[in-house]
Amino acid sequence: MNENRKITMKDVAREAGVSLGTVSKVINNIPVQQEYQLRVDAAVEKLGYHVNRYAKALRMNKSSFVQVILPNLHNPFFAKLADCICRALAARSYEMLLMLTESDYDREQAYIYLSEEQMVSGIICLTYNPDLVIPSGIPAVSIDRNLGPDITCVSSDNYAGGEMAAKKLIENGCRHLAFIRIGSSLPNETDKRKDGFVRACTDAGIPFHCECLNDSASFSEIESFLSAHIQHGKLDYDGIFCATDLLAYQVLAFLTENRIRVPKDVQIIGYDGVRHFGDQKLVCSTIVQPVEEMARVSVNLILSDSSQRIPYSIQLPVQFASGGTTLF
Amino acid sequence: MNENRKITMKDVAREAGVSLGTVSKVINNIPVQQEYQLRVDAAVEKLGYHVNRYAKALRMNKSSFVQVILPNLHNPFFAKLADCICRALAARSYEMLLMLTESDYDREQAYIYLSEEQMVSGIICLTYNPDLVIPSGIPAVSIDRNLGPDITCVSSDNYAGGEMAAKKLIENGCRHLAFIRIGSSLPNETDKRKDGFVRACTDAGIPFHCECLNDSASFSEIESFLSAHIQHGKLDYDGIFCATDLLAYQVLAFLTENRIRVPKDVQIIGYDGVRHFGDQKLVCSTIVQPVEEMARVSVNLILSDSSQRIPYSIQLPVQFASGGTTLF
DNA sequence: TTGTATGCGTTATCAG
DNA sequence: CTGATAACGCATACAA
Repeated sequence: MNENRKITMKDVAREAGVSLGTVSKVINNIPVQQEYQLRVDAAVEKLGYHVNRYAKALRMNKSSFVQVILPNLHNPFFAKLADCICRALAARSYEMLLMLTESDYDREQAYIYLSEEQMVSGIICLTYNPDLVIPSGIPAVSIDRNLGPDITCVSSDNYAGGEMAAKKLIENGCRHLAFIRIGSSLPNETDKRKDGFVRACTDAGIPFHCECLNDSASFSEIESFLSAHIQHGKLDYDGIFCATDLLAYQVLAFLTENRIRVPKDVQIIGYDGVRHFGDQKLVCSTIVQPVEEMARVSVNLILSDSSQRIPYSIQLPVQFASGGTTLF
Repeated sequence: MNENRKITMKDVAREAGVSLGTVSKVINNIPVQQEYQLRVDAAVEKLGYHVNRYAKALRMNKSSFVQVILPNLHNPFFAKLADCICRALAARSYEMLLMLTESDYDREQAYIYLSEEQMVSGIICLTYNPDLVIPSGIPAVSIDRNLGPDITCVSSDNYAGGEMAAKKLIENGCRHLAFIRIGSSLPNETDKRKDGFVRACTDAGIPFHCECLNDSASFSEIESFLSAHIQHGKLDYDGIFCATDLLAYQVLAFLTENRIRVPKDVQIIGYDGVRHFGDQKLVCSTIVQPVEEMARVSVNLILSDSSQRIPYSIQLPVQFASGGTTLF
């Protein structure tokens, strides 16, 4: 047990009666004579030595930290993403430097710039700033947003998810569909949820309406929209696809308040796969994002030492799961 | 914009025509001649210089990282805690190094040891390992668990919360109370939730039962307990205090399945203050932990440079909030 | 193979 | 008040 002083390689070298270089080799698993190996190991054990990662980072110009930039952690989707990324990193002996932006453009950019002085080994970010610039030289992955040709974008298969939702609703008997969304007005991978939905509706010849509001809108505007379509206690739509589970949750609450029965009168499908308390029941019927795999893939991309040509965009398969707001 | 090479203080010094020391002073806001100040600032701007935090950490033997150790992020209480801690740190220009343990004793200890080589400025942890040893010399705060006299324990006022829950149920007309808990068998600040509950019941002369299971137990054991107390479609208790919102959520789901109406037949109060999607409606009536303040207090303690005597234990006030599982 | 010496980018100590 | 220089702990090129 070292209590006061800082144990360095020098101390270990002295204790083991070998040179600094030899200790370094042993620490880094570079072959040395068995004899020395043992002596150094013993000294390390005895003194309780451990490497100073900052000295190492300084020397190597590279650290074991990966910067993860997310809007927040109270949104359960982001929380789960952070959770999975952290585990995936830990499995490879990397640590997560987590930064929260609340989607503020300036903060997003500031944190990215910070990454340079942090000498992080990579960046995984989920941002909204359209003009975000990422320093070249640092491996980066963006979740759900295309940041340009240098940055691989990892996302769920939003298009297929949208299609899947529409098909499921139609298959469940719905004949008047609606798509609802509140989100960034900037182009985004998640826009494809709508595209897939529209495609499936069109293909099936089912009438539909899309209600897309941008970020600044509050849910009360959705309420107005829904209210305007409630006549004689009945909603004009019998199937709603919401761009997120949060939205689905809010729509569900509003409709229930207005005595419209879900899933009897109207079926609702969300997107994300959020569960109560992270691991309990689904909040609603939903298109489940493969969060764990998205995290693993992102981490692998960041940490793949080879500068081999990495794909521009990776879309992971989604799945429908019934969570009580659809008949099946 | 620097693209390829690494800009160091030396570069800035050369550009500004001053010495290294002067640049360092300017960077660290140590007064220098106006003239030099300006020249250095200009050079910094021009070259896009930023400090290398590892070199700084190495030299200062201290970094701007704070290690945060939590079981996971899918539990919304932990997620919110991490969220608040991260913001509180960011407000003081510190970064969060987040590590997840899933309550594994060994991993908890391993991460704590890691903190030494990380030269972190502090540790905020929520752990379960009864034998956890924290290196002296690193400011540390433990959430909800007493780790010994050196480590300040920050928690909500669990005792008052327990009392509050019992009083509220009684005030709402309940006459047969139950306390339910699944948790660590090791002594823990959260045990006081029961103590306060018991005290309030005793004081009021209201009969009560405590069902306390330890970690290894699954919810099905609680189901068995509840089932055993359902007779002719009625539950023996008309008020239940659950040690966590998660438990309250599970109990609520089970009772609802068994056609016992909440809050009409039985009222339920949880503990934590978890909201759907982090910021929507409460999951249940609950004793709300002041998570934001707990985070802020923890961060302040960690970062208070003075080694002044810090209190052994800090308990922050809680509040009752109705979330639909109580009459009022 | 192993040991020695140098430099990574800072801050801090001294002379000037 | 400023400039040169020595550490901080490590990895590595080079010498032995």
